[in-house]
Amino acid sequence: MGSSSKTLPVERWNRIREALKTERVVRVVDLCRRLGVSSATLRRDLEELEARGELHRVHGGAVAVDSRLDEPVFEDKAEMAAREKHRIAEAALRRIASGWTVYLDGGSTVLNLARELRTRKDVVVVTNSLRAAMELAGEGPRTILVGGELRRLSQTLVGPLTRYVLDALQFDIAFMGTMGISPDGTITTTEPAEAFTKEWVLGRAHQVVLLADRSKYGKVAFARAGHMKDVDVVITDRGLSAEWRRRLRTWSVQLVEV
Amino acid sequence: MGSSSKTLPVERWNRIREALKTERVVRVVDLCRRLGVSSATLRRDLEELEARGELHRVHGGAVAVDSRLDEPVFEDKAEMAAREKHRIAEAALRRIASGWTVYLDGGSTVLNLARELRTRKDVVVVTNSLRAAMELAGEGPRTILVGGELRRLSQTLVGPLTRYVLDALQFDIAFMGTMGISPDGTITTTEPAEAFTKEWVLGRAHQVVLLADRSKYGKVAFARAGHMKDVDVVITDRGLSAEWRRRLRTWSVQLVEV
DNA sequence: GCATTTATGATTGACTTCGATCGGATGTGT
DNA sequence: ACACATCCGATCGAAGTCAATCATAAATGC
Repeated sequence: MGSSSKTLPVERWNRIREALKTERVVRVVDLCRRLGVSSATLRRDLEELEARGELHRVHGGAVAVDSRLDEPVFEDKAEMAAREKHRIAEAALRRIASGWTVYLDGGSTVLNLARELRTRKDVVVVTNSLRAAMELAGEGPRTILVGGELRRLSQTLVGPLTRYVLDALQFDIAFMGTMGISPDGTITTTEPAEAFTKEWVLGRAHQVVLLADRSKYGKVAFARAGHMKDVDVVITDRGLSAEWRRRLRTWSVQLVEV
Repeated sequence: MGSSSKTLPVERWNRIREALKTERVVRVVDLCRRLGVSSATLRRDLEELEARGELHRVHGGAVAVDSRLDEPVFEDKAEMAAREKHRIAEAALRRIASGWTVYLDGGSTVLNLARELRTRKDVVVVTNSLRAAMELAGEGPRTILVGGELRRLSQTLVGPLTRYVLDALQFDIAFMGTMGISPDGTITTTEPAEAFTKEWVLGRAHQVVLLADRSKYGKVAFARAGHMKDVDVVITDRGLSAEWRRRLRTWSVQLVEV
């Protein structure tokens, strides 16, 4: 009625297309309020647009047809965290001198470092991570996998055999990941067997570097994997609180922010 | 009906995909908290995604399906006599008793056996083959990877560290592959380091089973990996000459034709 | 003007999703 | 080999969502 408030269907469709383009996923209830129409109308619209192949309907809403994982929005979000990890990995890479023996722990942050290391043929890599080994399986530096029992969830090698092998090795530098760093400096992870392996590595490396993005500070997981006093360097993305900086100083840990 | 706090299944699925993509492995309990849903819901999601072939469920979580399990040279070889190798693997599987410790050598023939072993949870598998380990990484029996240096071409672990680990282990049965069996009974392979590892395993297994299709008889590769006198059983596809049967008898090797 | 067409909103019963619970299966540690 | 902890899958009730039907209102055609 009147002149201004009434909108044509085609106009509404364009607004739906727009929302779908930027948000990739839309909810019926949401769009109802935003467009000021009833759910029935909106459903009819979505039905129409689906028939034209412009979107795909799902329970509770609709998704863009080309919402493959590699599409912009998701890539942005995933890439955002990935870029942090990438920068941390790059900083880690710069700390490795030629000819060194490098230990790589399991964990997604360290996995990025493994990928970076493919260009460094001048070092020797030792790891208990099957995923890291797979990264380096195609090309890269000499790679040694420690032995041990395969832990399915983490895809790492742990257990007594791992310790037995680690006892025969030592490292110039070890890069470790963690699930959490508690305020008292305890490094924790979810898997006891893995925690034990981590702690054992700490004692066999000349220099220990912990790779931990912001989200790890204050988090506490189940099993103790060592203490920050055994760590020499922490590489973190920016934005660490003054409180945590103070704590790191207390534990004589060098902080590297990227 | 709240406002926008409710999330669509698709959104959650995408977050799961995202986590799986960056972390390769996810835990049910972890994802529950991160996504703010019950374990039941998450299980349903994982079930759904597994049905679509987007991931693989394991006890306690899920792992990404590894699409790049295909190495050019290797896969070609595997494809050549695929059916023969499959039949050989099946025959090999039947020789494994419950509770045994099984060693799997590198090589495409043995890799088929690893695949078959995914259904056998009643044994322990030890291997120096990264590919075999990857085969068993998703589900299967307890798996132990020996340590050692990663040899890129064959994707196996070899070298002094491997021998060091093998010294601490012994096996009820060992399944070995080979590049060739010479008329005088020498088992050969192309890579000395690998040959050395093979020969070392022969001495640590109660029973040695050689998996060798027809094409291996009479072939001679560079490095000696042992002698047929150390082998207890050979599993081969049909069509072995009388001459070779006679030789196998000489070396006291039991011949199994499939 | 009156009937027809089109767009929209409300109602209702069926369906889907979700979370809690429980018995049973699966690993884990001693 | 045993006991213990954890994890799994099935079931059920509650809540949200869907699709179909009917009613209303504006636009169109005669």
